[in-house]
Amino acid sequence: MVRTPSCDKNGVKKGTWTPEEDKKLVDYITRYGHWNWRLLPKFAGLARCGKSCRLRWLNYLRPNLKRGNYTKEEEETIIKLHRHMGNRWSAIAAQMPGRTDNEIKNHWHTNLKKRSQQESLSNTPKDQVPIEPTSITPSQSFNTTQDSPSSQSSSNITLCKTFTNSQSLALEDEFAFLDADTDLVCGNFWFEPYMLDISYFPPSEPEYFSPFFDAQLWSYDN
DNA sequence: AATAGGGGCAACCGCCCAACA
DNA sequence: GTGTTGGGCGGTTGCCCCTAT
Repeated sequence: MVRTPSCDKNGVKKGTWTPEEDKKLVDYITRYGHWNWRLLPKFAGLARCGKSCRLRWLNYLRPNLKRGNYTKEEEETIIKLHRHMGNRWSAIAAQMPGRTDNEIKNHWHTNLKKRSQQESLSNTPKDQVPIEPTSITPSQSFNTTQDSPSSQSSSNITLCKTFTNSQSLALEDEFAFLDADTDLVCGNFWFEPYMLDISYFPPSEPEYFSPFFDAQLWSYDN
């Protein structure tokens, strides 16, 4: 797929990444780490916004990513996790090493959504109204915008109540641990979707920090 | 052989939150 | 307490490919 390259009014390039851009980004992060996404493209010699660099790195360039077809097991896992979590793709991705939230989200919308709906319909008795898999999600237990899932302090309690009291939720399979271990649910599992990525943090050698100090000078100059 | 339409997926957009000054 | 900034996330868009007609 080749998306037509374009630039916005600030000269920031948009569209498909070229192999040259990928190489620049990989080379830079491998050497210096992603110490600041906003400034990184300037130092890496890329005419991209920081968000674009971050997305490209996280979804396609970072190591240990699985590419290609999903296994049957992976698809089953996605369906089950989605049944419990709803559209919390980052949390789902955190349970699937090597897969990214964007990739899982795409795969869901293109393949698994229909399948999941068909399965739920086929499993529904005739006199029962089918329930859309995403109709009950953890996020919907929050009352206001400040109670979004990532608003940890107040919403953890609500979320925990939702799950510890939700005996009606089907937790019959290997995901029963979600219900059994409330510390897990209230702690790292739900609200720390990504493990801390320190694999590309710059080593504590002075030379590797030079971009950081350069960045400070740069920001003072601008 | 031509082409219309849907599928697949990379990338962007906009919002939210936490950290910090 | 308030404003700013960077990072993270889910939703959506847009373009190419494939297939049916």
